[in-house]
Amino acid sequence: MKLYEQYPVFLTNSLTGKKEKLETQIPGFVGMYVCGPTVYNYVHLGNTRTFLSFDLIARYLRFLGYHVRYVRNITDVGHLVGDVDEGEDKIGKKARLEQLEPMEIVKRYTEDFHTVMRQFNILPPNIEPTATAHIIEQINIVKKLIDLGLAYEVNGSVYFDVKKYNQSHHYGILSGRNIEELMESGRDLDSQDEKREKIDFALWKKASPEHIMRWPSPWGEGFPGWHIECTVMSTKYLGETFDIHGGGMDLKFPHHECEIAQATAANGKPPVRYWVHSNMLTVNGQKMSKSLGNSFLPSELFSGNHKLLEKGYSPMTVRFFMLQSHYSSTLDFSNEALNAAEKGFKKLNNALTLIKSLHLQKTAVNTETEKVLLQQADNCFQNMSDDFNTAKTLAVLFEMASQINSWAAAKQLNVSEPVFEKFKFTYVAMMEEVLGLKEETGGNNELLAGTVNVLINLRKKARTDKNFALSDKIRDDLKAIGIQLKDGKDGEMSYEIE
RNA sequence: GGUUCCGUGGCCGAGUGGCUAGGCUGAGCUCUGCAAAAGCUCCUACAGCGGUUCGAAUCCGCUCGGAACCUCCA
Repeated sequence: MKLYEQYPVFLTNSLTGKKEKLETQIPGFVGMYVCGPTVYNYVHLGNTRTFLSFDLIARYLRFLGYHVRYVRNITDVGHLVGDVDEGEDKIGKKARLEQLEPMEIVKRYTEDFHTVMRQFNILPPNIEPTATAHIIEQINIVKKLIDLGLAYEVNGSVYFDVKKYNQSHHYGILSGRNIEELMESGRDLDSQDEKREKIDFALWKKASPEHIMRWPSPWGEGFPGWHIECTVMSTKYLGETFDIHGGGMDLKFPHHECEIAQATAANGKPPVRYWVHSNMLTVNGQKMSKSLGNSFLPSELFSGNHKLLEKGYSPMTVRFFMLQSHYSSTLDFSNEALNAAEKGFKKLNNALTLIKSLHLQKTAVNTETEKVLLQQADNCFQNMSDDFNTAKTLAVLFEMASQINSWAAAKQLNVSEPVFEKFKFTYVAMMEEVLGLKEETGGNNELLAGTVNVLINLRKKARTDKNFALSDKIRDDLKAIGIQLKDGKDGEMSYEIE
């Protein structure tokens, strides 16, 4: 029996608003697509949270035994800056500002993105396609939509006919809108021009003379519209209908709504079985975003070099911090919360280090304890399978950490070997493989360890001689440079680098 | 204005009808030469007002407060 059969996954489907059992199209296989970053700038912490959320989902599904194909794109064609403005594109704009080739911009920020992903221990997707590598496919689907009569060309640009699509389908199915309201609301656009209705969206845009990124097409030189790349790349690698489509909450409308419309129109069936949206990271209750000026970069967070930060925090501390809340809830950022997370993570991290090296003497087996431990191990899976509830899982891991500490203190094992092994396996696997919380050793190396051991031995001698002034000085001085000595019961000492 | 979501103890944050969330902080105890770490114990909340129910933080209604989306955004 596979783990995914033993612990079937339930996830909240944004399409229905309900928690549903994951029934994949092909048993044992999961196709998942997540909207990746637009690489026209450094990714900030808010962006990172989304990728972390889906990293977790991919990790857990794989852990359960699913064969996961995880596709996360890189948007290297700028989305349109305004709605129907001059056809300006973010990447092109930045490129002109900096006097660079667009692809130079793309490369720089793609590399930054990958670096950040690595720092947070976010695993790479199986396929990371770029929009610019799929121009032909995008043109083809636009052609197809025109042939189907659901798109129209005006002056070298092509738009999707939402009103027409809505006659046979529901545009707004995902975000709970109807097109009458959409057509009434919203601001009146200054250059309301070529589109038949303002809710129509661009599939292909004609490139203005100064527009740098451009490709030839049946409609002249231009570039793909905002939403079409995701439809093309997801269906190319995962099929016309695939299991999970993820992305940030802010992409639900219009981006994902448009994806559904395009794909459904082109292929005659809905593209996605389960839509999953991760919520925003907030600062003082407000969405972290570049335009609000309340965002910060991962590097600033690590170094503490930012006006909103009191100090720096390690990548795993930040990862832990984010895992303490559910992906579907907003998470508010604060120094206080980060400090709490730092301590909490340290506790779990210490237990992780400990359990890997525990040597315990067997004593009488306590069957009650065994029951509790097996229940804890089981709960980890139950919680994760319940819409990837990392917060609840962490709560169990804290209980498990207490158990580990107790064992270490007693040096005795009061459960049977198989129970211990299962417990240990679950704790280590949940921490490292599922939650991706890597052990942080704090710049440990052999030379340092040897040096500290010399000092530890000197201090042992001092303590035996009751020379507490000296032993305290050794401890205090080491503490001052960030090494905390801990005295064990039987005269042994350990240390921890802070 | 429209659509949707949220409001939990000092702080963060789980929780979808009855059972201790958990972390951080604070207090006490144990261990310790003193610390640190660890263990144990305590601080028992659910915006307000109504309603449904034997029973609601959890369901319904209203009020107040906050947020996201409706325009590029993870």
